Amino acid sequence: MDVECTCSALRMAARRLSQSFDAALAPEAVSVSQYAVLSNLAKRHTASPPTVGELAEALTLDRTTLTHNLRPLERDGLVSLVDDEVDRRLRRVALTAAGRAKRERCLPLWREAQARFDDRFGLEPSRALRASLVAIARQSDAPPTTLGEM
Amino acid sequence: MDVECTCSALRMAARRLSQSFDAALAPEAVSVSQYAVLSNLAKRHTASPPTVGELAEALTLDRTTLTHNLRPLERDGLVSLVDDEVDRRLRRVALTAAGRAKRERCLPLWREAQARFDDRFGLEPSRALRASLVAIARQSDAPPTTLGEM
DNA sequence: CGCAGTTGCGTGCATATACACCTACCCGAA
DNA sequence: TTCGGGTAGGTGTATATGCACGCAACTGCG
Repeated sequence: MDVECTCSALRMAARRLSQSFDAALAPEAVSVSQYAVLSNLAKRHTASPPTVGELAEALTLDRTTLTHNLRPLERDGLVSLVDDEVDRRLRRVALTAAGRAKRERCLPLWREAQARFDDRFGLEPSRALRASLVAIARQSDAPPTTLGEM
Repeated sequence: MDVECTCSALRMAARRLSQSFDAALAPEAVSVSQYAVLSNLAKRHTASPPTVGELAEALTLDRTTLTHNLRPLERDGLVSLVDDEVDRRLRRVALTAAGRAKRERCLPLWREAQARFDDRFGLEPSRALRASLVAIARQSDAPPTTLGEM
């Protein structure tokens, strides 16, 4: 049975690879979804942490999905939501010291999972695949506003 | 910010494309996940419908995930779980007449979503991407049983 | 200043996903 | 025939995902 639906194929591959990465990160009790949040925050070195909306956009996540996903991370003290002083609508997502340490401990585990995949799939094909996937993720599906032609 | 984690990139792309396909299938109130089940079942023309385990394997889904996912489909009368006469542990997942009809109505909606993606991504690159994704999905991540060496 | 429209977020709900664990059932060996 | 191991499934729980909706805060215009 061959899969002709690109979306279903994407979901299948994502499920399979997620299980592999989740298993790799299991010793630190962090999911690949949570690792993506910690990692994105850790890589930033800007003055103020990103707002919920900014972080969601960076992760190609629905804003409300991120809100939900932040719950366990906040409960475990890995991130902290701080109110913006100027615009009180904004909530900024800050990595705590524990969160930064957790990410450091996850890093070698992630590297191993990534290396295992690259070994099988090939380094160059892996790079190319990643580029394609990012292109798909970044592509705004909204019809070019349609109104832009006025 | 570039994404260096292949797994995260996969998940991001899956999320984005799923939203696009879900929107396309929305008129029939079917998610891309549900469409995959209906479609897989519809494409079979074997005497007896697949067992839960067989279907899960075909969809690269955890068996228990499929059990959960079948709930709404069964509730809506699109599939039906029938006990196997010979081996009473088995439950076979059968497409109902309503399920088959629903899938027929979804088909043009799916085709449109797929065509929209192929237009943007290119037909040949799309085919190649799908092949890569299926390869990732099919690849059993389990270390060759490790016990096989005894 | 005051209000209307916009913006940023959270909540409630439904589905999606998988692990740990349990039960029922089959099958082969004693 | 019985019993122990292996197999097929379901349940409970936790996270993941996003839509519809609502609220609070900002912003610009009169």
